[in-house]
Amino acid sequence: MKQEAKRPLVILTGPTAVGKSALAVSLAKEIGGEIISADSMQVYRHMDIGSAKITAEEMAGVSHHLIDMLDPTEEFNVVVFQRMATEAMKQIYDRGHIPILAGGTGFYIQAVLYDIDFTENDEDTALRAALEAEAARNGPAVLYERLRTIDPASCEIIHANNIKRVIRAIEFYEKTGKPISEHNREQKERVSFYNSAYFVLQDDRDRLYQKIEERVELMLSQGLVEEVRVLREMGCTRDMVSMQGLGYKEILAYLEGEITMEEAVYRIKRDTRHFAKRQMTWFRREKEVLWIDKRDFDYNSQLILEYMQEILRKKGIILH
RNA sequence: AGGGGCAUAGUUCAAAGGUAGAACAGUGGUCUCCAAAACCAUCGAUGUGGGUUCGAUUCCUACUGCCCCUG
Repeated sequence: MKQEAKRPLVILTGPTAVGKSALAVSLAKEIGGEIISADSMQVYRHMDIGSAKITAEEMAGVSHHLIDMLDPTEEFNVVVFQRMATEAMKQIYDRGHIPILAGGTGFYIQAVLYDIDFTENDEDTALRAALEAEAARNGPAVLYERLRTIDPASCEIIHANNIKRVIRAIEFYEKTGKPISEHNREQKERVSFYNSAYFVLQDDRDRLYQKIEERVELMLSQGLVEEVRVLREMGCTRDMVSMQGLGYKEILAYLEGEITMEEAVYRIKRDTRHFAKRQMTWFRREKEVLWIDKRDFDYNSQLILEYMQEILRKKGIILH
């Protein structure tokens, strides 16, 4: 079958704070894998505490990619991620190893797994800024009506208030002369050309929220405020992609005297819970995911590892 | 203990003698170039017992709980 021609790819994801990183390292050791971080914040240097970045010791000798690749002042988005991840995978295959995509950004995982085509048009920063200004001035409805004239199908899908996506749809049309709804329909047809196993780690909701709470407290005691203070002195501002990260935007608002520390902590915890919830919604929708509920394994990571390997064997991703 | 005040959704607050609103939380969802972002939808309440009234969550009353003052 063509199955043999497909390259192996292991995905390990799940909501934030569920315990992905440690499990990924254990799995990598078992199967001779290298880890590619699918995380929009850990790519940035100098952002260690707030991004819960894995430490050198925790890596335990396993190669990690896409960590500490950019300065916080640099742009990062799906397209950049896709390019960097694909490049890293090529190297990993050359070494005869198995890539393990580990991280919580479902959109990024999708971009790699299905090799979504973003390339036929480039982002147009000037146009985006102009449209954003227009929306701010005249309200979102004006942009929405404009979209209706060029791409009514997108109006069926995108809500008028979702300015970001309305702008993207208009931009796409302006750049390519084609409605984005059509492009997206084509991209949805895509079949992955990897022989993949898409693991989603899961846990009891209350327990997860509890761990988020604890993790935020830990970050604070580890010096999150100081980390953000340094970033601010380096010239990081809130409009940067890196500074939209959970923990960063709130502490920045605190340092600028906008909110109290108490409020900042409250928001970090709340928004992290919201984030975890959205992640789960995303994975539920993703097809062919293999759920791993920690409760079903009595929180025994050895059992989880054995289960994952059994699946990888069945899929022919590992031999033994 | 005496005097006063307050009891409305998980929380903070509205309103009203005739269908009890909101924000936040919670829950579900959308997502194909800002995705740790942006956006949508939805569940949910008048402390307990009497009385007045056609009708009380609202007025009266007792109880319970909380807060303040005095001692």
